[in-house]
Amino acid sequence: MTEYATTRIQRKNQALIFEAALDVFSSFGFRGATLDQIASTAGLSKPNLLYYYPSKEAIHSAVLTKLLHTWLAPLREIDENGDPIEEILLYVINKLHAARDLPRESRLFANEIVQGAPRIKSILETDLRHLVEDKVKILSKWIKQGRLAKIDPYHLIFSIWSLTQHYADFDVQVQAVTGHETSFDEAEVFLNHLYRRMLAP
Amino acid sequence: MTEYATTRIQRKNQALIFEAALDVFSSFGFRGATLDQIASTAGLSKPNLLYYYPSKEAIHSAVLTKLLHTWLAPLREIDENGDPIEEILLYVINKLHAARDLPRESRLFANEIVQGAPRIKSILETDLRHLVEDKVKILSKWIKQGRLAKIDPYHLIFSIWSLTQHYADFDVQVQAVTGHETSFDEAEVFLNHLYRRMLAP
DNA sequence: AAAATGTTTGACCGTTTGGTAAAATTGACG
DNA sequence: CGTCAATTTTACCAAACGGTCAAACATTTT
Repeated sequence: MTEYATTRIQRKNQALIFEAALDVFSSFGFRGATLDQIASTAGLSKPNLLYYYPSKEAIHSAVLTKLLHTWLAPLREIDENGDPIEEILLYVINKLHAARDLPRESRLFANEIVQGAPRIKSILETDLRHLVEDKVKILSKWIKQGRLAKIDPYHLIFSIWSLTQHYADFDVQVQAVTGHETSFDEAEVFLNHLYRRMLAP
Repeated sequence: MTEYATTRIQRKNQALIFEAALDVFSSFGFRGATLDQIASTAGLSKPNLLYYYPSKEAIHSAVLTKLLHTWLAPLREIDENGDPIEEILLYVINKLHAARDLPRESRLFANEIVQGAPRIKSILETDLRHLVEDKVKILSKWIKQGRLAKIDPYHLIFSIWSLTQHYADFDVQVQAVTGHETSFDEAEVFLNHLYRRMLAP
């Protein structure tokens, strides 16, 4: 740990810790998670955990920052030169698949944001805000060109976030109400209908 | 406390505790909230808190069960004999106003559900499920009559929950991205457009 | 005003929490 | 194989946690 290179053991344990931290933080939030829980999930002792990260905050911060990039990737892919409705629908479906395949990541951010995002607020106000501004410009242009219905582009993006992440963040509720495992195929059909109808000029 | 009647002081303090508990639990979730925090927010000492409620669990449970009824009220109002699209839009707007006026209630449930709803799962599986089943029947009938677009009624209800509560639960994110206070008027215009377009037969 | 009941408090308890220190162990490498 | 660095463990700490108790204080009732 005193040198810059990472050893075989370091890589293995950091991966274990990362997985465990994602598991525990996404299930219980920052304050609800405990180091003992993360340590035992990772199969390590607590002091061993703290050999790799200086504090609970540091683990949480490492997980959040590493995943933020992955989490925002689908939005980056909206292409100015593509067909407006198909580009947006691709984004919707990508986000829905992310909710299905990466529910822990979704809940990690949901937990953080619903409690006021004390640890990532500054990133939301800079990186995320700039990215959204970028995409809003594209959407606005499409609307002005008459290729999309006249809607508020910010709220369009919010709607995609909420409708897709709902299936990850509130999955317990969805399952409790329907009585069976969440059908992402049904959700896809529904969202396809919704956005095609709403976005048509 | 030994008799069934409630005194003036009991009513006052129970109201103080309720407000404080709603504040703290909705901000930090169950495990993140502390009795000291609730007590000091209520302006009481911790032992005094525990004079009125036997435990932290009991306070949380009291707040949740008391608010669940309020929280589900708008859904109950969907009227079989009204106009389908107007009935649904009324529900959407009522939920949006609830997100604006009762964000603590929204976040209280969001916190609970995103962490697996360990304390209200059984209610979701019975009361909420039955209520939704009821309304789904009405929606299905409307669809069969050709008065609504052919969509999955369960996902329609989920969409309303997620789109409206998003403005309460993820308000920090909305504000971080837009750079200003959340405009519920803009949201109302957007949702009005969305649901009219989507629901038209 | 006295008695009985209802309310509040300070002092305390055992457990869990995030985190530390130093010794013991393991691994890398000439 | 020996040495040095990297890793892991044992034992521990102070603070925060949920909760208890008995005494003190208020209020209502008679």
